[in-house]
Amino acid sequence: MIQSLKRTFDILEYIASNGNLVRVNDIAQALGLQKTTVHNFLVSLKQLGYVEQDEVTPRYRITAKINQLDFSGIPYYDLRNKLKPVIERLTLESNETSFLAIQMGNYFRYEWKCEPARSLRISLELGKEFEMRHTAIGKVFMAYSPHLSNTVSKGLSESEIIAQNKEMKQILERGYALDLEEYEKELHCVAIPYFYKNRIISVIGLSGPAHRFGEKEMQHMVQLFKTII
Amino acid sequence: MIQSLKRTFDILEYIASNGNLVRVNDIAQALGLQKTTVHNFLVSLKQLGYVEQDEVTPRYRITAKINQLDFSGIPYYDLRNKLKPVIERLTLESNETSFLAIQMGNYFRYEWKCEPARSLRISLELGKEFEMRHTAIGKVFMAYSPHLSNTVSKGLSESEIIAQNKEMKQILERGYALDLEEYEKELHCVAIPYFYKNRIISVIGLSGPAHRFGEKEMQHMVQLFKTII
DNA sequence: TTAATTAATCCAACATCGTTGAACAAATGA
DNA sequence: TCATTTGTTCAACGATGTTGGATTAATTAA
Repeated sequence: MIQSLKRTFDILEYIASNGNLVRVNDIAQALGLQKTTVHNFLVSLKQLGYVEQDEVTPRYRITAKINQLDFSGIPYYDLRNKLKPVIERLTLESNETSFLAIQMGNYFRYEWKCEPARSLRISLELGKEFEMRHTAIGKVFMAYSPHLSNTVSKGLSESEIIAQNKEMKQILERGYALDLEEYEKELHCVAIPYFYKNRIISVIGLSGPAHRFGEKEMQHMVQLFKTII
Repeated sequence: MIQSLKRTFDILEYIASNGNLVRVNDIAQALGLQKTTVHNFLVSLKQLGYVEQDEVTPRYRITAKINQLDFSGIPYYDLRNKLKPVIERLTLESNETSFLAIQMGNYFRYEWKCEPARSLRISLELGKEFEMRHTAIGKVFMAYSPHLSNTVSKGLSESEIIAQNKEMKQILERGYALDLEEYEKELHCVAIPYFYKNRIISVIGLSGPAHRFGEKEMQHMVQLFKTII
C-alpha cells in the first residue's frame, strides 16, 4: 500500500464526510497526522485542482474536478440491455450486421452484435480487440477524445496526422464516421457515438458489403438511429 | 507537489479519459512510468476500492466509490437562493428567527438567517462558528453523521455518550432535533435536515424564546417545512 | 500440443521524496 | 495591547516508493 496514496484518500474522505469545508488541524487530528503533512497534501491537491480554499475562512473543500473520475451512474452493465433493442432495430431495417462497441484504452471491443438472416453478412468476433485506426467505430472514439486521438497519432507522418485531424473534425460536424473499404476490401461501415451525461460511453456500428451498403443506406441508418435513441 | 499524489491522479485521469477499462502497459506508456510502478499504484487503489479489475481481461476500471468524494451538482452556491424563500416562509408563519446552517468539519456556521419584525427575537451572527453539542442544529448534523458524532463524543464520559447516542437515535426517528434551553436559558430551537441526493447538505433551524416558542409550535413548523420543501 | 511472445507480477538494493519539529507569520480573542 | 490559537515555511533526516531484472502467467502462433 502506497502510503501517500492512502493518505490522499483519507484526507479527501475526511473532507467529504465532514461537510466539505474543513480545517487543516481537524484533518490532522482525526487522521493522526502532522498539520504540516496534511498541509502539504492539500497544497498538492490544490495545485491539481481537486481541492480549493474557502474565500472567507482558511478551509478546504473538494472541487467539482473529481467529477471527471466519477463513472457511477453510468449504466455499463445495463448497456447491453439498453442498446440491444436499438441494434436489433437497426439490423431489422438495414438487413446488415450492427455492433455495440466500448473503448478499452487504445483499443475497442464489441460487446454485442446483431446479424441479419441472410447468407452474405458481416460477422466479427465479440470480445476481441480492434485497433482504433481504419475503423469507423475507432474513428468515432478518437474524434470525441483528443487524448486518444493524440496517442494513436504517435508514429504517424506529418501528412497522415493532418489528414486524420481533418477527418476527426468532419466526424464531429456530422456526428458519425464512415469506413469505406478502409479496414477491408468490399467492407463498408458506419459508426455513431452513444452519449450518457455528455460522455461517450459506447459506439454503435453497422457493417455491410460495399456493393449493397453504400453511403446513402448508411446515412439513412444514421437518421433512423437518431430518431429511436 | 507530492509525487505519488500527482501520479495517483494521473493514473485515474488516464483511466477515466480512456474508456474506464485500460491496461497497465497503456497507462505506463502514456505517463512515462514503469509498468511495475503503475501496477503498485493500481494495487493500492484496488485495496482502497477505488479501482477494480475486469472479470474477463486484466484491465482496470474506476469504481463507484469515487462518487462519495464528488460534490459536483450539489448547489452549494445556490443554497441561499434556494432555501431563502423557505426560511422566509418559516419566519413569516412562526414569527421567530430562522437559520440556514452548513457543516464545517466539527463546527457549523450560519450562512443565512431571517428575523421576524418584533422586538424580542433571537439574533445570532452569520459566519461565526458554533460547536455541535448542545445546539439543535449541531445535533442534527451529528445524528446523520456517525463519524462526526464519534468525533464530538471524544472526551465525554460513558454515561454522556450513552445519552447522546440515545438522542441521536431519536432525532433520526423523528427527523428533527430540539434544543430546549440546553444551549442557553430561555432559548428554544428546532432543527431539520435538508438533503440533496441522500446527502445532508444543510440544516434549517428555528429559534425563539422558550415561553412563547414551545414544543407544540416547533412541531408545527416541522410539519410546515415538510410540506413546502 | 508445444514453442514463442507478450503481459503481469514479484523482489531487493538504491535513492528519492515526504515527514518531522521548530520557528515564523497571521488571525483571532481577551 | 498582549496572549492564544491556527496556518505556513524551512531544512535535515529517514522512511518508502522506484527501478531493472527475474519469475510467472496468459496469449498467440506454429
